[in-house]
Amino acid sequence: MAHWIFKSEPQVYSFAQLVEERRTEWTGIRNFEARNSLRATAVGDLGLLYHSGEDKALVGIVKVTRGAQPDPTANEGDWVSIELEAVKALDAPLSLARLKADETLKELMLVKRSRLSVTPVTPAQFALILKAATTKQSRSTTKAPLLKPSLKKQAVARQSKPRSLKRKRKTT
DNA sequence: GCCAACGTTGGC
DNA sequence: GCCAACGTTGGC
Repeated sequence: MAHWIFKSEPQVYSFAQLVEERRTEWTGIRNFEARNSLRATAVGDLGLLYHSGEDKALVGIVKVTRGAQPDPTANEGDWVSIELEAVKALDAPLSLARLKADETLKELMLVKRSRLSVTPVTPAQFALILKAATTKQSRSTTKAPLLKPSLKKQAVARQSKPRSLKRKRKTT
């Protein structure tokens, strides 16, 4: 099984939103390398959602529930989208700082190429991330909500808007 | 607010 | 086809 990290600004599309919707069409990827990764995904692959910007942390586990098909939001060009499903939030978000502090995880393509919106993850890295996000140390802060209340509000307020993921990703 | 990275565009 | 200019993104 292959593993992936999908990147999104939480203000645009958050893990909380994915949990609400349960599944979503991951559209708007307009970068060849990221697109090739989308093509390489397979149904059942597990991945992670990373919140860029304010959060800068891995926040949840996702699953690929449908492979690449032509991106319905692309007017022209050879672009694809996949379907993602929320699996579960990480007990504790894994911050970029913590990723960078780890000898193995600092090698993540997410860290090295922060602008790439879809990046592969090795099995070892994936296992390490899950472990780091569920250690007892992490659990001590488990009571804290995964997302700030303000973020949740934003997510709800955003629902009336069209999925701006596309807008946001137009150039990525 | 600034800078680095990097993709895209346009002139040649 | 090259490359300078420019725009976008993400992190600090």
